[in-house]
Amino acid sequence: MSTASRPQPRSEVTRGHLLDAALAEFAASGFEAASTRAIAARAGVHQPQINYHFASKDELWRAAVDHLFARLDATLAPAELLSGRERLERTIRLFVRFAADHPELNRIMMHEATSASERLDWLVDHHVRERFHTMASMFVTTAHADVDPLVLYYTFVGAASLLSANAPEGRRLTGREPTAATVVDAHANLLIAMMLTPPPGDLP
Amino acid sequence: MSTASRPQPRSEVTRGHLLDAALAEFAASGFEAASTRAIAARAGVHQPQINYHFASKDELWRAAVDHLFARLDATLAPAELLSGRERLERTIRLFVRFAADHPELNRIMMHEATSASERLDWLVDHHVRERFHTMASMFVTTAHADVDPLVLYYTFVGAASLLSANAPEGRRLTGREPTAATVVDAHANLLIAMMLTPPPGDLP
DNA sequence: CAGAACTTTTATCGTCTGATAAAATTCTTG
DNA sequence: CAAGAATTTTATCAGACGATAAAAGTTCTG
Repeated sequence: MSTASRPQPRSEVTRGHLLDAALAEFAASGFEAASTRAIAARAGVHQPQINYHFASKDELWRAAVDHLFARLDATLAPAELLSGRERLERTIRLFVRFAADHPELNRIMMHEATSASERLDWLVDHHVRERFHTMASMFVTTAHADVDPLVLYYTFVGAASLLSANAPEGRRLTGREPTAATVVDAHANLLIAMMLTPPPGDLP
Repeated sequence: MSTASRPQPRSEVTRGHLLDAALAEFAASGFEAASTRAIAARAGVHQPQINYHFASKDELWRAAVDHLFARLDATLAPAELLSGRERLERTIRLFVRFAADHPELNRIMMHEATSASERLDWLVDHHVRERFHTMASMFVTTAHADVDPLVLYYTFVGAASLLSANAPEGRRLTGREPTAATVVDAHANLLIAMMLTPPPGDLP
């Protein structure tokens, strides 16, 4: 009687298009200002498709963010095989490159982190807290034993993120391309020098 | 016949309330997502007052941003009497303190800098370009002669801004207050050490 | 204190938003 | 190839948006 029929392949296709489009729109405009119609148009599908494939705009946002953080984790994985200064240097280089290749990540983080919300709580609990402890302990044990981990983490993430997250500003400002390979390499080199050089004098 | 009558004092009062409320809302939500009704409610006035005192939501935004950058300029002015490392150190300390006291500035910059727009063009032309050249030349002449100014500028601004701009995230993450005086001082000290220490080896 | 100028308040406009229901289509499978 | 499930399309809802017009209220000035 009941013929089975599981989810069809085309479902995964439009789901994927919607995730990519959602990342682009949420990164450019922020959650509230990004409209489901603009996301659907960018994905090349009709607007109600969003509510067919995702329960709500919020769930689309979470799925898109999960998707992007999964890529970040995959990118950083090779560095976890190393230790000490080697690991830190490799992590910085991979992170800076990822930020340039996927500016959506830090743009979405910045849009959300400017005011308290359920989305921010979800972000911190699911994708930030563990990363914070890992990164902070790397800095503390490698070169900055006496610096507040909270300060270290945001100083590094800010220093590593803004160039690519604010790339449209940098383009308008200089006419150059902030995500160009030569710029990214210079950026990573500067960050490595900064984060691996201990402060001149220790506390008295 | 025509009795004169200039703008009344109460006009300046509500204008000021609207500017403060606009900064808070634009910083928390971004331009599009911040509603004129929310701004008016925060200012304690009715929504059409916005269009009485400002030609449009855009003009309110520009007036609020001008207001805030004027405060930044006034804050940084004392450092301009100095030169060399002293000037750089003083500028960093004043900038970090200002960012903590007025997180709206870097939040608004981050909301706008993530996608090209007329507002971003206006921001760069009116408030960023000159600052970029001043700051970059300070870094280049003081400790980083061989580093790309574009990289230097965004690395510093990012390192100096994110801790306060993303304070809601930092609070959720650590339960601490990222704008506390002790944290701000530690942050400024770290930035000064980083920006005033030349990279270990020069280019071959 | 009267009248004109300034400011605030109320009511309302057309447009866009996220979401839903139902019809139409496409795909899968027996 | 026919039946049924999965997906897409069309049409539409109630609510929020920025802005405007007109009425009401307030302040200043002669």
